[in-house]
Amino acid sequence: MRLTDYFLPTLKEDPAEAQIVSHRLMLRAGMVRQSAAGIYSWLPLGLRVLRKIEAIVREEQNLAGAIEVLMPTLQPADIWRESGRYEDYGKEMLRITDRAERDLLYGPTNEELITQIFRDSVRSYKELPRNLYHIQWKFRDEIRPRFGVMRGREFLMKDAYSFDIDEAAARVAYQKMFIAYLRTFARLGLRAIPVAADTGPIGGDLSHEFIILADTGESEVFCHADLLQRPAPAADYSGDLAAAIAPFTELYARSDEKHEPEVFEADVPAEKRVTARGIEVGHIFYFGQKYSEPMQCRVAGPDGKEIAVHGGSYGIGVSRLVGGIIEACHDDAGIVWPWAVAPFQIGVINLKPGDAETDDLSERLYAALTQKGLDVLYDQRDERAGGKFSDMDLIGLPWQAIIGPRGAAAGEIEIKNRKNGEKQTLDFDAACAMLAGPPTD
RNA sequence: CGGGGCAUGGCGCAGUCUGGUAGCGCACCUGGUUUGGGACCAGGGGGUCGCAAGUUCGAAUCUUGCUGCCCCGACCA
Repeated sequence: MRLTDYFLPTLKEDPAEAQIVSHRLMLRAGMVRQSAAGIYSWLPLGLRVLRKIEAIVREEQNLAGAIEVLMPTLQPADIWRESGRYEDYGKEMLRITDRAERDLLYGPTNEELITQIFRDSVRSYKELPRNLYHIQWKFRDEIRPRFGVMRGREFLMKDAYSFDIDEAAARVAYQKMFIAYLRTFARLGLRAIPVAADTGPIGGDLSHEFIILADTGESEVFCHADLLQRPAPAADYSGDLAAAIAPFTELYARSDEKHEPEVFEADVPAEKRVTARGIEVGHIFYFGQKYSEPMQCRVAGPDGKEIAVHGGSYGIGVSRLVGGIIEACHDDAGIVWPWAVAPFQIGVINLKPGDAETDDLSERLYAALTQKGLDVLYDQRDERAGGKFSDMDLIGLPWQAIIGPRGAAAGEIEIKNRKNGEKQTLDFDAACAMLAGPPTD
């Protein structure tokens, strides 16, 4: 993409309304614009990141055997009356009336809707297990939206819903999602810690929040240091699932609300105790027959008797992750994108548009990299060098390829690693090879 | 929802206390000089001062009401 043909409204100064670093950087980097409190428009650069995260989430869900659907943002109130949550949900639920005075709502979540779909279509235990997910916008009318897209009212979320014949089977569905989540966050370039979460009225050990570490995170996490080193499990969903997740559940890991200092000190040696701040980016839990009972979602079991199915739900805050990744990956100059979610992997900076040799080398590099299927942003604007460097640092592409008249005359390209700032000068072929993959370190 | 703050050109702000023809920096447009980390000179465009009512000869400024946004707290992917 040529920057001269793109839409990238960067800001030199910090907008007054943004306090938290990710919010400031998203506004300055031209990723989003606020429309109302907690409601954002996604500009091209931000949308690219959102889509990349979404794609990784989708791939890992599919690998784990979940099946994608797409439910609407607006739902009829009736099914929420069936589950009893229409009254319970309170003012967080945005309620809407259509022209025929029918009660609708902008969905804050989709348990009722998916349960309705499932119960109307599935009659036998032979069609279980199933896990259906979608990636859709939700709305929760938060009392106080803040932190940009991290605590918005409208947000993009992946939510999956599992259907099983009994608790033992539901546990398997839960473990699959547990693994998928570990893999998803690792691929996004994040360290996510699963912490035991409140299971509410159901009880049991089947609820975890996934927290990514960031200094500006909202919640405090207490965990064993070794948790931070463990690699995500392989995508082997027919193997021993319990064994695959054991490394992540056997060590102490709790958020501040469930933290017990005595247990922490007893279970974790002093040098292994980690206290950090984090952002909740995923939540999985088993809720049993909470919705299937009141909503009559039943299937015939092997003995012919009808059983209300056992359900679980599994959320990932896709739009929140955009902010969360920035919280975890930035420096004083701007964003530092992980390779997997960078809106473009490489920024080519032509320092002297109009100079024949500089133009020629820049164009050739841009064409060669694009040919390889890489996402390249080519800055050939007639701007000062300083402005281009600052913008490129701000938007945080992993590699910068800088081409000026002196280097161009010698056929040389300067490569800058955005993360550690290291620069090296390479010839054309070596530069192409280097830029084709993520920077090391 | 309780407490606090803000609203003046695209962005950041001054002016409000003490009423008198709306200003600064950046950005933008034109011309020129510049050109490896956010240049310089000259000229120029753009604002019913959040909305409404009131006080006054006169309101960005005083009064009342409303709306929007931000921050702190209790709640959430």
